[in-house]
Amino acid sequence: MQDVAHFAGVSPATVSRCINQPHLVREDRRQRIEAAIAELGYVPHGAARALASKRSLTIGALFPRLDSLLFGSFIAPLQRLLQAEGYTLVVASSDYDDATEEQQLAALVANGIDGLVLVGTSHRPEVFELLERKGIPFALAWAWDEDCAHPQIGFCNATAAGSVANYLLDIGHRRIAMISGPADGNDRASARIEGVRRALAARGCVLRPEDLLECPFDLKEGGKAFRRLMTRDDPPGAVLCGSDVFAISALFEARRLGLSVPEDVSVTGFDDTDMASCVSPTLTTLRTPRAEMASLSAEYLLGRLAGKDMSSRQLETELILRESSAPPKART
Amino acid sequence: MQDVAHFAGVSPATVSRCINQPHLVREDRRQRIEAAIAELGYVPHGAARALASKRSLTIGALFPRLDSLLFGSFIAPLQRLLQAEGYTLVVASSDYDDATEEQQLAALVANGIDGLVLVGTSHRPEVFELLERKGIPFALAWAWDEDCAHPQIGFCNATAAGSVANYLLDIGHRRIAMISGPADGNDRASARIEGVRRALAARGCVLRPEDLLECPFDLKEGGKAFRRLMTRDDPPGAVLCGSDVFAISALFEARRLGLSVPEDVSVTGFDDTDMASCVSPTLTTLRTPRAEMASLSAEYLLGRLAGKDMSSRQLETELILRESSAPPKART
DNA sequence: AATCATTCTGAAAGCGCTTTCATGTAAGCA
DNA sequence: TGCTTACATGAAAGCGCTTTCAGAATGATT
Repeated sequence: MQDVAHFAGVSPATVSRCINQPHLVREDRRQRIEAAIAELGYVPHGAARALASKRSLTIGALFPRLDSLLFGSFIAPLQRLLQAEGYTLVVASSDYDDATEEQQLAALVANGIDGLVLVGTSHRPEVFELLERKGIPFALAWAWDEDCAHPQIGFCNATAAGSVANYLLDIGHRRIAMISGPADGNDRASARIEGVRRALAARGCVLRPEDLLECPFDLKEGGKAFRRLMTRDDPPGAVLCGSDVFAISALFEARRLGLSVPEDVSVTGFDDTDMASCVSPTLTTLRTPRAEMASLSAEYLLGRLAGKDMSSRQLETELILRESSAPPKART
Repeated sequence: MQDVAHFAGVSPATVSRCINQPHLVREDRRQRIEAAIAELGYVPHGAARALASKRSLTIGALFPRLDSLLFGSFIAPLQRLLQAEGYTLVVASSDYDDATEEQQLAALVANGIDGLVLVGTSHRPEVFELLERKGIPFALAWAWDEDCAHPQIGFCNATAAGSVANYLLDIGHRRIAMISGPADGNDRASARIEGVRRALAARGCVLRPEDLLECPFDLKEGGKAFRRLMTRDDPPGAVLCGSDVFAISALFEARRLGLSVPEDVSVTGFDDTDMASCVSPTLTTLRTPRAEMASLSAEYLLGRLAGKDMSSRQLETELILRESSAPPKART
């Protein structure tokens, strides 16, 4: 910056202003400075800026995992939006582990994030304490829980999953099984299970314990779970999956088992990932508003950083009917 | 840090040493300081550290896209390895656009990365200039080009794609079509095409212009391309896909077209993503060593940052034979 | 032309840490 | 015991920038 200032014949202070608040710098000087920056290939030193200004222009996103199909449809638009406002997005993952999450958060805070997107409502109290102590605004995406006092940008997982269950009930299914992600410590997964359970109960059905399989978010595991469900003496007529990943692997496994979907068994997904409309049969699934969550999360954080009061946002989900679900076969 | 120092009854210098080079601090004090850090919930200020030490403990990864199936299998292990050494990984994406890449690189450099992973060999000269001027070590992953003077951690895309073509030729195919990603400005895609072309030529076959389709890396587009190939009067007997994404969408599209794979047409993928072994039929594909590239890239950068001389690494790929390929049907 | 309001600019302090450097203190040896 | 050597510590200088603050330049108004 010294170099640039010297080259342009101004003081470092003016160069700084030219970069951060160009309207405060007279037109002719601004041009000289910009030319100098281009000429010298000057790239500002982010750490020094952050130290001096107490803003890093960096937003963090702390996700359970980075390698899921959901990543792109949330992170990519989030990144795009933040970048347009001059912010950089830094992502980290907790691997569905509380201790890792806390540690990664510390790393993010140490790196000086100005704001943070977390997923879901269940986090260690230390997480919220640190964020509040440091005055870092944050939003909980993917979640909507009336009892949660923190800002949320999401949808009600219980209602959403319940709506899938209701649909299956509506078309005549009574025996519905569910493949869920590990519910322990995962508020989204457990809310979805709860939503299904309640929807079934409201119609006089139950989610039998042996019909609820929890397995890691993994194609292989999803396939195995589906196989376990369908190779029993008394297989369910519909399998409601807590994630498109499970549903897709179920479709493949069904093919291997010689089962037709939806004739022999209905399969539904959750999220409406790109794959859902591409597989054959196409997948009945519940669309979660990921791009919208990304844009509202960005809006929320940028608003907070601009000093505005911002509020939580509840979003709607949509049931997408496709080929993988149908009324049950008539009893033989 | 002042607080911590005061609380522990030592100087800030000692606290700093305790964090960065604990062996220089006497045992009893170290414990007092660590207790103080825990008690006060102190999180070091990364920007200040970076400014003072000229190291940010941050490594950047600049990828064409973040939402691909490949993301997890490279980025996740890379992140894990770097984190184990105290480094944070920052990812950015160029959207397959040179200008965006340059801009994202500037942002990464401004944010103070200590090292960088890029993908492929073809980048604007400004990219390399900036990195060299700033003395930032970098590695080009996914690439192996004898003519490229920059450090590479990858495999030969031409050879790899050629080996798929050779396999198809070996089992009797003569008419091989290819679905590739956009080759323009993408050295991996164009090398793969070239590899296939050469392999065919070596056996007296040609890749007909109308049999080479370039389309965006997208499930929908891949399906369309496959449909276009197969609904012609004279469809190919094998479709060699430049990415598992294309191959998977081809499998689905085949099903919609009423074609059986591999009986009516062989389909091969590229990368061996998780999906490849999960789809039905399972996918014959070329395994790219993503985890290994991640670990060698980390090793390379950490070595360079430790002042060591490091060299490029060429990795092997492996052809994975599965159900989606078979000898061509006898001519009717 | 003189005054005042307004717009711009530069000097300088300091953001929170690391890292020399000089000093002090303990251990090792004759 | 006196000397050297190794180790441990604190004071203080800065890392490259932003931002106050005071003052200079410009423009508007009488």
